[in-house]
Amino acid sequence: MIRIGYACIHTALPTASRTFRLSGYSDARMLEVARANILALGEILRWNGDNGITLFRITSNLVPFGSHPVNSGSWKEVLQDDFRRLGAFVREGGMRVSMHPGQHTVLNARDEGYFASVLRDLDYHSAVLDLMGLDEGHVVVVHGGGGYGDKGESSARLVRRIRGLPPVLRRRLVLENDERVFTASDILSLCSQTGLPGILDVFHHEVLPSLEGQGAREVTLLFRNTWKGPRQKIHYSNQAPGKRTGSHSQSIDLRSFGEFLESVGDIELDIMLETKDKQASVLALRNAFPGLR
DNA sequence: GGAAGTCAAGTCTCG
DNA sequence: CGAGACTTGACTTCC
Repeated sequence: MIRIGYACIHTALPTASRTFRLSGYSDARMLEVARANILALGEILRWNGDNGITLFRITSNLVPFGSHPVNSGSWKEVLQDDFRRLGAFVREGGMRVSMHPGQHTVLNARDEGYFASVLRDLDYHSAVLDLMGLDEGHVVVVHGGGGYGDKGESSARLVRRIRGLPPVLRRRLVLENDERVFTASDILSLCSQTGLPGILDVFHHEVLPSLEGQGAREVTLLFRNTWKGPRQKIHYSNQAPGKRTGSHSQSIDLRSFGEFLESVGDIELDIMLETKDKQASVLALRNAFPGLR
């Protein structure tokens, strides 16, 4: 069975990414916006449930400045009941959610001081899912980080950093190949060195190929081996025609997705779609390929 | 109300 | 060498 889902935003519902400028920060405002975002997220998840969609990525903007030093962290206490209710809804609906820290979460950052901020960011993302009472199948997805002109050294530093993480930050962590530095092959190696599961991003893998001679099915199966417990998860998107390489398209191309499905359709997979039109692509694909959940 | 400029953080590529 | 891309636009100012 293959499940598909979408990331962060429902294009027809209020956003769960409300924020404000750092210059206007107060704890009260942070709590107010976070509460509104949680409500909006609940509405999105409800809509998902009503429409049979059980896979979703939660925006990193849920709690404004959630990992910034200016934030007291009071949201973990004050909003714990809101998070718990949200998590109960996810569990009862058989849903799977994830988070994906942004470009600033560079696990192999050279600067130790900066790495401290990376740890805060991991703590924030993990805490959201922890407060929701969700198990480690609800993952936090990160890229390998920078290459710094020496991928061997950068990889070694990444492995050291991951091994040194407190278990509470490592338990949900999964690694994903990117389109510039860490190939699918690199990620497989990093996974075997760290024990973390790996997410194959099919589009990134097309932009920055590796494992030559192996087709989509073989590569997907290689990544499958990294998933010891939770269901395997991958990312799928298409190039936006006419835009620069790596830009996500408006919607999923039925033809290319169909070909991909042709090769992996019998594998147990959760596929996160990354498109501009969000939930619309999920509905369109489920319509075009009735076997999809 | 709408357009334009700005927003916590890093790294890399393209024009 | 600055803009754009990335998990994602959203907020603020100005007219």
